[in-house]
Amino acid sequence: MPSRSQIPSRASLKLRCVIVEDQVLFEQLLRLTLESVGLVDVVAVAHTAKEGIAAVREHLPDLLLLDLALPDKSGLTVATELAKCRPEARIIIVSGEADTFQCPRHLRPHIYSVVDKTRALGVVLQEIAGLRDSLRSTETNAGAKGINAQALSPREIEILELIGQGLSNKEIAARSGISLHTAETHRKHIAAKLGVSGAELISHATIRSRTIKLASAGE
Amino acid sequence: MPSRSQIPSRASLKLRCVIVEDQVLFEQLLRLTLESVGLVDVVAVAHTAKEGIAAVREHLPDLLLLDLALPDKSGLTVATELAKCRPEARIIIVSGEADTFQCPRHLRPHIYSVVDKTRALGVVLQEIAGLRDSLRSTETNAGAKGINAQALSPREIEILELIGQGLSNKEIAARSGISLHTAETHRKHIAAKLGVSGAELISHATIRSRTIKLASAGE
DNA sequence: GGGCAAATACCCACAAGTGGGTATTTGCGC
DNA sequence: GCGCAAATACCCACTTGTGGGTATTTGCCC
Repeated sequence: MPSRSQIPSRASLKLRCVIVEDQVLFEQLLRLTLESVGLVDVVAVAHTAKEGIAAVREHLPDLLLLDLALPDKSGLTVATELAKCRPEARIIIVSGEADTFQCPRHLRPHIYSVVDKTRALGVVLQEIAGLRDSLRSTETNAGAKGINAQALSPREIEILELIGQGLSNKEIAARSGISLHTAETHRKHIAAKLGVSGAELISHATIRSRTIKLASAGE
Repeated sequence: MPSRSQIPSRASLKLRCVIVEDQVLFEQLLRLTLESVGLVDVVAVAHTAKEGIAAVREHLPDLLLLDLALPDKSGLTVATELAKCRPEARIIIVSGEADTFQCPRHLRPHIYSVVDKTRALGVVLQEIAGLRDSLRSTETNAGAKGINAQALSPREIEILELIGQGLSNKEIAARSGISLHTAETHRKHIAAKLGVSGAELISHATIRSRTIKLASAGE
């Protein structure tokens, strides 16, 4: 699917993200989950500071997810590089020793937040969502109101939740106290807004609801 | 659908699994991914050795995924406990310092494998799949041939892959050079074998194909 | 060479979702 | 109070998947 990369960074719903993390297993799990949930597009991963700097230079991501403890140099070198070549990007540090982390002054403005690995997934998801929203709002004032094609209404989110549980329109109608017709309409609207079609909608919803459930349970 | 929980441990396709890992974020990511892929049922998680021992005692899992570096005591204490109260269970150690790990002799028989966190996800999935198969084969000789209701044939795995890409039966038929009828039949068989129904099948397949793709790419 | 699972193909009736509409009511903001 | 988005509801024709079958061919194991 090369179509994804056509979308310019700002207009896209997803943040273009680079992950720098020496533990491959952790990196892959994080990547799978973040991409499944649809918050980010992981455009590159790196397992050393050196690779990380190269990746940042090449991809100029919106977001850098950064582990500090890397085998060659400190993760801060990667952060510094991103600050240099794409200063408007933001960094979320995901580290095993986040508690003792002292942020150098010159990086302060570029660091969006610091998350310890002992924190729950929900925290990470929230930070990323928060960052996305803040980037969106500062950059979208030109494009204005047309872009909200993607934002689901509260009711639609409820319905999406039920879809994710594998319920049919009929069951959703019963569960929500609405008519079958309304359930169908909601489903159509949601599919349209998310830019996916029917079958894919179910997968989206399933993954979303699973992840959200686990993530929000642990807060 | 409460039918899932009725299935007893041995006959089930999934290993009952306890995860002991102090980094909550890692634990949650691992859990999400393993459950999504359908290899295991995570029956409990623990973030300290103390919790881990309690969890093992209470749930007597088939599989223990264990990190060695825990904040209170070594993960080996949890391993020892499982060896005591469910000796036929197996342990996979998932650790940041697996390379320097020396396994005490008395635990040898209970440790199925040791995976470093710098290894790829694919390695972990393979180890678990391998363990599942070996447990299955030693325990299923009584039940004999009827049980293979769950094993997908090679062709069915191919089809499942396509389903995971969101293709309709018609598209699958075209892609695989078979008739629409055959595609439908395969889909029915797969759904039956996996014990899920239609809609859920798509989610299963999507998650599976995504994870497998990433996992097998990095080997 | 008999048995068996896998892969193929077909049939039918029914259920469900798709994609295209239209329409009403409610509530918020300017 | 006008405009607008959200939520509700309905219609229709069409496609797709579901669940129940049956049947043939191939190839492997004993």
